Amino acid sequence: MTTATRLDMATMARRYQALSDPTRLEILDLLSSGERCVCELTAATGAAQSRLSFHLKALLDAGLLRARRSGRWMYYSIDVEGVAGGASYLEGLSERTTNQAGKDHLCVADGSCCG
Amino acid sequence: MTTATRLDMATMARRYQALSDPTRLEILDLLSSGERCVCELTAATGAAQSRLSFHLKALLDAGLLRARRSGRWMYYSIDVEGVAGGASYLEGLSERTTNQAGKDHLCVADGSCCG
DNA sequence: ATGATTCATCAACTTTTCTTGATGTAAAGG
DNA sequence: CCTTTACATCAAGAAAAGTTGATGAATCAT
Repeated sequence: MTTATRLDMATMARRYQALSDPTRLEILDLLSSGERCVCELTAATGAAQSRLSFHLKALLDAGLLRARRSGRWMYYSIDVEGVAGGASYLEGLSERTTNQAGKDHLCVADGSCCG
Repeated sequence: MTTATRLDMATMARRYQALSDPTRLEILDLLSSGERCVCELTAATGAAQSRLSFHLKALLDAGLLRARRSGRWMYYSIDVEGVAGGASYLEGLSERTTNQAGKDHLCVADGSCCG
């Protein structure tokens, strides 16, 4: 029942930061049906190439994507472990919250909780 | 098997944006063991009050917290549905990715995929 | 070699987000 | 009333993130 450390939190915060953009979620959605090269993603999203590169790097650095080179093409695909890790952190949070419900610490009544 | 719409993505992006800060993840962790008033969170996190208020509002606006007033205290607690929603979006992404593995669309070989 | 294609990276700028300190407000106490 | 407590909000500055257009590097075709 150890709660997450601050290190975990910094790591996870960076991961959610990478997920905090509609274009990047669209990229992930496209890649959920398989590996794609950048030119395909450019066509599918309509985003400028340098913009797309920027977002791909954000996802890659956060551990949410994998990259592979073949000839002059770069193939990006989802790093399932990274995405699943983001899911399970939130699941854990949700479950711990649910499990403690009912045995709520009552901060209050007399306000003794506060300095 | 409908993939997420762009509207969903904007909504989810905002939710992950709210999760993209270590202080806010720390707040959620504290609240996972029960409702707390702001003064408790201030004490536990060591964050300045206005800073904490800022982060609480971010989490609240994203649908990740609930707020309740009692006298002069504000009690914040986790909105389990919001957190679970964030988890299941990523789970879905992870599962769709896993399920399509093996039947990969191959973009390539002749590069015909690209303009 | 030359040129074209695919993609990364950079510089400059815009926009968003975060922090800090001050002020405002509502509730409770004396 | 007047004060204190608990919190929200605001304004100003700092920092981070995103966009755009240009340039660079690697690969491939001719």
